[in-house]
Amino acid sequence: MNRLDPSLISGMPPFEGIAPDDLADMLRSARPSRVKEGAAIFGQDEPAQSFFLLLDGRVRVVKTTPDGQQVVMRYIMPGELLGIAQALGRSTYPATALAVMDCLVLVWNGQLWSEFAARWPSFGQNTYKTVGLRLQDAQTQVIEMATEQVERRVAHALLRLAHQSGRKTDNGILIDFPISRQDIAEMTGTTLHTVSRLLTAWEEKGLVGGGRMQVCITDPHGLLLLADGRTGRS
Amino acid sequence: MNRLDPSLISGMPPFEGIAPDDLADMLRSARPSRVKEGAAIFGQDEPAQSFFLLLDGRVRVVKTTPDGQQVVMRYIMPGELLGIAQALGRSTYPATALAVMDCLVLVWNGQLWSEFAARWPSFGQNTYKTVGLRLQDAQTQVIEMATEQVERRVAHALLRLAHQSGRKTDNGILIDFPISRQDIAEMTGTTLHTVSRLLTAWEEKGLVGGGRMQVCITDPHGLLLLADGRTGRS
DNA sequence: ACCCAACTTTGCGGAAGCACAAACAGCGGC
DNA sequence: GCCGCTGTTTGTGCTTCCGCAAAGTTGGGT
Repeated sequence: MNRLDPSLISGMPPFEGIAPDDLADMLRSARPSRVKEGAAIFGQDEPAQSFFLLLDGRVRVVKTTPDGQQVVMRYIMPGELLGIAQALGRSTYPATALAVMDCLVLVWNGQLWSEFAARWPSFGQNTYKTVGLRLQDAQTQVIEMATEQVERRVAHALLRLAHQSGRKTDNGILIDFPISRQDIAEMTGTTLHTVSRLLTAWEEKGLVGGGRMQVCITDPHGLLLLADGRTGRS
Repeated sequence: MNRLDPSLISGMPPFEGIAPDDLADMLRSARPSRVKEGAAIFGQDEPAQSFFLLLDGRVRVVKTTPDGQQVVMRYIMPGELLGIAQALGRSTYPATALAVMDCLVLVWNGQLWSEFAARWPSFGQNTYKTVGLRLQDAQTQVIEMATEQVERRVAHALLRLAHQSGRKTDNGILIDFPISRQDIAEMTGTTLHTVSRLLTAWEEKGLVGGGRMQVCITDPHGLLLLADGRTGRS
């Protein structure tokens, strides 16, 4: 049988405040799984049989509308839970989770969630706190979409990504996983064309750099000014 | 001392599955309060000292951006909790709650929330379920804002309002509380001008009727077709 | 080394909806 | 019954951003 070490997950927010022995207990019912780049961890509207912890890699959570349009709801970083539909009393996944790069996840049977929450209250509380945070995020996004125009929305999205997953380099903060203009467009409710135009314009101003499936923010402060609209119309 | 009868709240979703004696217990620590039309129940960024149950009336939950723009996040109907910031570990209210008409609310001290949740698990679960539902609502709203154009968004908003608070009349489904074009605009991320134009256009098509601070959906089915875009571009 | 697929850039026209502006009702207060 | 406030209608440019189209680029697979 596969032995997993408690130290694997001991530092991670969802498991804050849980004793190593208990962590070992939880790990005994977990199954590690590798997910290839581009593969789905779960799909929208499928029955929610499992919940997951991302150990390594990056996951994109996408919703698809009835007429086929896609919206990127969020990116998941290592240490975050995903597929916690059962925590909210749902029986199907509300979205699709795609591995943006090769990922390592832990998988638990969905029925275990309520068991875990009952046995280790802090686990339940941590989860609900994340749900609360995600609610805030979603509301922030609604407000942005309602009040800001495209340029600022894209700027905000990039800054958020940099904050979540930025790696400092000589040229600035590099967003640490492959991301296309199309992806950015789907995060901000615009088209890849508009995103492309914006990025090239910003590149000329020295705000960002980039390349294929890659974005690097060379002047975070300048971009922040743009995002918060304290910049006179070009 | 003020005696409140358990039957006041016994049918309401947040208190599902709780024994009448326990309801009486909960009510002993509640304080009823009348709120005049237009008055605030709580304000954005104020310390979250209390949570509330709406017994009667309608409440509009509004977020204001740093530059003064407002977005209507949701309308609260009787039987719903509001101001449950503490359930999510927040110390301040994330939005402002305004009485759209004269309201009657119950007020509890915020610290009681965790006590209630601990003592009556189903109360906690019910709350978290609502939080989950609100997260879904918010995500749906994000998707609408990202993918649909104004006309459909407004149509969806009206249908949602009618569903929440519609009263059947001879002329159709009347939205059962005063609401201005400005309010609808702030729900859908547009301007009151555009909303006004849309409503008059729809009135000519016989889809809606209305008046000052009032909207009535005369042809719900037609409006639904419009909302779901199964209507050839005019 | 080549080819192919996926990603990106760029141009041009057009449409949706916003900003600005001004006139018009309905309703409560005095 | 009149006044004024608040909400609504309607008109006219005009900006922003999308849709369509086509060409250019990059990297991976064989």
